Amino acid sequence: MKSKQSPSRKRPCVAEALAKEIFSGTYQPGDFVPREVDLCERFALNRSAVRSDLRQLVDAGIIERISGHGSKVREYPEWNILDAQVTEWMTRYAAPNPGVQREILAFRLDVEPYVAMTAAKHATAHDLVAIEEAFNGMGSDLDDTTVNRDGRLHSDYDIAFHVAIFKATHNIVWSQLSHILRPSILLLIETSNVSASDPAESLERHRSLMESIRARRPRDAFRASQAVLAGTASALGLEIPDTPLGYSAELLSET
Amino acid sequence: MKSKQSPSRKRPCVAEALAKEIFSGTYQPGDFVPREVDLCERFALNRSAVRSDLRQLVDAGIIERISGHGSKVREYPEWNILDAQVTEWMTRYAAPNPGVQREILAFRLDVEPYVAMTAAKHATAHDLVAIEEAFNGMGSDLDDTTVNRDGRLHSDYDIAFHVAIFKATHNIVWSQLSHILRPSILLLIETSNVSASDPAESLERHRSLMESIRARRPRDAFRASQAVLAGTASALGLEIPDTPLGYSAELLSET
DNA sequence: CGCTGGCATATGTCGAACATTTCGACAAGG
DNA sequence: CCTTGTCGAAATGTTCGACATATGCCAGCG
Repeated sequence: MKSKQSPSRKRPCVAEALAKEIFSGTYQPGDFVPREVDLCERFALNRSAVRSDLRQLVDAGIIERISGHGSKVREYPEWNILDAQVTEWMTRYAAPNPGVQREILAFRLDVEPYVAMTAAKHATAHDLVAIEEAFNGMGSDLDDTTVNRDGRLHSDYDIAFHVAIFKATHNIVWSQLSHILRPSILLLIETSNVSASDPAESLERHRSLMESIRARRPRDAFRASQAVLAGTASALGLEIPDTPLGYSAELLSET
Repeated sequence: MKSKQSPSRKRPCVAEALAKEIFSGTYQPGDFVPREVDLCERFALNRSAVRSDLRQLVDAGIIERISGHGSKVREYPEWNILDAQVTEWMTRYAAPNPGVQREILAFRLDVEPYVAMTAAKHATAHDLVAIEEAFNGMGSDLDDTTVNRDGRLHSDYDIAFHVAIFKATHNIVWSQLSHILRPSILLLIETSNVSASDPAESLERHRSLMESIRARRPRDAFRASQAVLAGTASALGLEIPDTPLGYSAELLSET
């Protein structure tokens, strides 16, 4: 017999549990999380395991360990939101503050048309397959239940669609950036109950984007991506303080 | 008396030492790094400390730990190059393969004009101070020795200049992205022995960019940033396979 | 021939002890 | 009264040794 009371579960992840509490506001920037010994007691783990998990939070820039004093939650701007694990937690446990989400959204509105453009230039047959599969998933989901059964399936396909386009750029930076955009994509989808706007219309915009990439027409892809973003954003009555459509619109019109 | 033979040095960082060997090619993707026990012996550390440091490499996506088998170096595309620590190592120990550096450079050429544009819209007085201080550092360095004494000082100011512009966007994503561009900036500066082109001319381009941001003229900042990048790139006879100047040039001309 | 069981190896976890750093309290001294 | 030095409590950092678990290999057996 082990000393652990529950031999079934693999191991409780202290990092995840703590991250959940931090993200939900139980511990805020400046606060100190419980001592290592207390965490050991809470999760029935050894200090080694606890410290190992805590290390992950340190690497993510979420907490700062002060020798002999404790572990302090760092300020939001210091969090490494470009870390895939951090954005994973973001998708699960809401954003720490809405401001971050809005900034990520603004970033998307700025760059995604470019990404679509680059994808149209570099996409291979393999990339197109991935894009098309995601698109078909979105379509079938809509066909099945007119809307979507639980929101999960459709959002998964939607995310896969956008991520596939990022990967089609064949640029490692863009590809990895797709991870951090997942919380934003998910937020948009969940907030704007897709049925709010016309689902078929949204699907048609996505199709147009896909076809532009397939036909290798960068400028069409650029505009199609703008349309997709604008459609989604307006569907939930969302407005970005400034640069509503990124710099692109301005550039296109002024010149 | 301690059990350690060298009480002077703080502690050897296994993660850093291993990263150096991995980045320099001693261990390549697919290879297995030495066992934990061997690493303990090599660095005269305990397994706990070694494992703690190894955890950092895992979080960075550089190695993958297979229980009961060993720690394997992951493929380059799986490395989390958006991690600040990874790019820090990149700047110190050259890139694992030139392809990654070129992709990062391509990314810069694509987005930096945008960043400059956004900075011109959102920069505060505080941001302008940071930009100006970096610029003055570049200038004084050139004035002092006509070129630069060791390349370190000038490159530091150059990096600070670009980073300050990223931060001036007041967008957390752009701000954090500035970290990953540091290796690229450093590479450009070091490769293109600044004296190769006209230093004064390069400085003038930077000044133009700074002034455009100060005057809050986004479109001028956009073009000034393009000029800076083009100047640096052409100075070292560097050519990017496609999209030499990003999508921007194409957009500006066609429309 | 294929499956299965055990064995070796290396990582994963555990527990206790000691070292080091930090902060705060308290007393001596200016 | 304020400053300063020292001590001690508290928490993190490090070390050691042992056991648990997962993986791969190979021999033995049906």
